[in-house]
Amino acid sequence: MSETKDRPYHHGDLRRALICTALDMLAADQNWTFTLREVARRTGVSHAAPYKHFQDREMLLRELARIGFVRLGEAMTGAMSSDAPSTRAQFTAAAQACIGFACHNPGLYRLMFSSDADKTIDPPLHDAAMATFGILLRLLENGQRDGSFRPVAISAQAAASWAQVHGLAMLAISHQLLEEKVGPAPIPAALDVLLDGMCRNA
Amino acid sequence: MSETKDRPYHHGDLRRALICTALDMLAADQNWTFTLREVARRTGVSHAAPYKHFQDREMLLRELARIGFVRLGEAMTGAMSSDAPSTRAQFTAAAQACIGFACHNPGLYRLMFSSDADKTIDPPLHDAAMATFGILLRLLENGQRDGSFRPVAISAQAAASWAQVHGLAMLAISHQLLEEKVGPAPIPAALDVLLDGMCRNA
DNA sequence: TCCTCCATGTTTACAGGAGAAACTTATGCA
DNA sequence: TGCATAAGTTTCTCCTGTAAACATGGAGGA
Repeated sequence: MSETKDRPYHHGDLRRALICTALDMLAADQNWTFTLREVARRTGVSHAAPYKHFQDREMLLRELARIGFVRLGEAMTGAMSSDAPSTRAQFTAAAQACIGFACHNPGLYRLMFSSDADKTIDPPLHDAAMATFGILLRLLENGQRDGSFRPVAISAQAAASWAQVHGLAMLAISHQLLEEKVGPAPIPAALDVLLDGMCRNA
Repeated sequence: MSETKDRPYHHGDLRRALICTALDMLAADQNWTFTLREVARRTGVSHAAPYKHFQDREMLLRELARIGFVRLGEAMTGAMSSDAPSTRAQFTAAAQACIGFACHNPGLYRLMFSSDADKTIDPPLHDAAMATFGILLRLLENGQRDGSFRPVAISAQAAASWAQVHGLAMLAISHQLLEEKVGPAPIPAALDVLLDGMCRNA
């Protein structure tokens, strides 16, 4: 136990450290069955320490989900900022960024949309989710303004594209987009089918 | 303990009884955090009895998911069989049946697509999921054959519509289709946007 | 008819986990 | 300087999953 000397009684930034450990474990086994005690153990603190920062296990999960939405938003914004030739191309880039994020962080993505990440009882989480949804909404508004998207009720296009992207992401990480069923490149193909219905020059 | 007299030592059909109890609990609190002990308790049997029928807790969950896929398939088939005027209308009916099923069985639906229902290690579950997917596929084939759907690669349309329907279902049961964001009737609206991209007479 | 096998139950046991309560440490501030 | 308090730790209780050993009773053969 030589490390007892190294570590001061107070961790300094335990909250952040716990989150990092939990994110690592989430990434490692792609689910959030990890126990709070294991998180504490790996972070090198007692099993009761986390309760000083998170009311219970679910509150930690919701914080992870919130971070997930923030990162997803960054990924989508980053993909869009690349100089795309058209709004349609920008849409495709954002959608693929979202699906890519899900594929690289399947556990986190699943958590974000699971019932363990209950947005109705966690305003910061709700806000983060809505902010990410806002990115999509603004994209559609741009598309309608510049005339590349059909002037349908924007809410219909929003629901359709959000569902499409989210559905593709979920199916992808569930390994249900098997080539035998949906062809070799289902994601761009599916997005094109949707965009044919949303864009003017179909 | 007067009931000790009533109940014979051997239950008779414990496997089915456990499944019913578990389905009830899943429906009641919309998640599958229930414990195997609680299921046994409510079924009126010792906490170790379930292990005679299910290797572990996850195997019971996968069986529930399998049943879910069967019932979902029945719901979709039932909705389609109603004399719809067109393949497009039939598609809408099946899609809404799927989303309706999800909304009426949110816990079960979530379980079906969760990582706890791992289809790669459970052939019966995998088969049930694929059979349900097959319903959609045959519908698209019909649509292309009768000329109402565009003659695009069927796998692209399959991926698009599967993702769309699944995405709408997931968002709906996550209460993320708020009127302020996606309008008053997002589901038919979103389906129409997709169908505009899939059908000939857009 | 009776006996034995075995699927299906039960009881007991154990290693963990969630979370509460009481206790300890060190730190910032009056 | 000294205390209030945030942030750790220890200890405790109740619960879970699951294994192992034991009990029961129904079906099939002597």
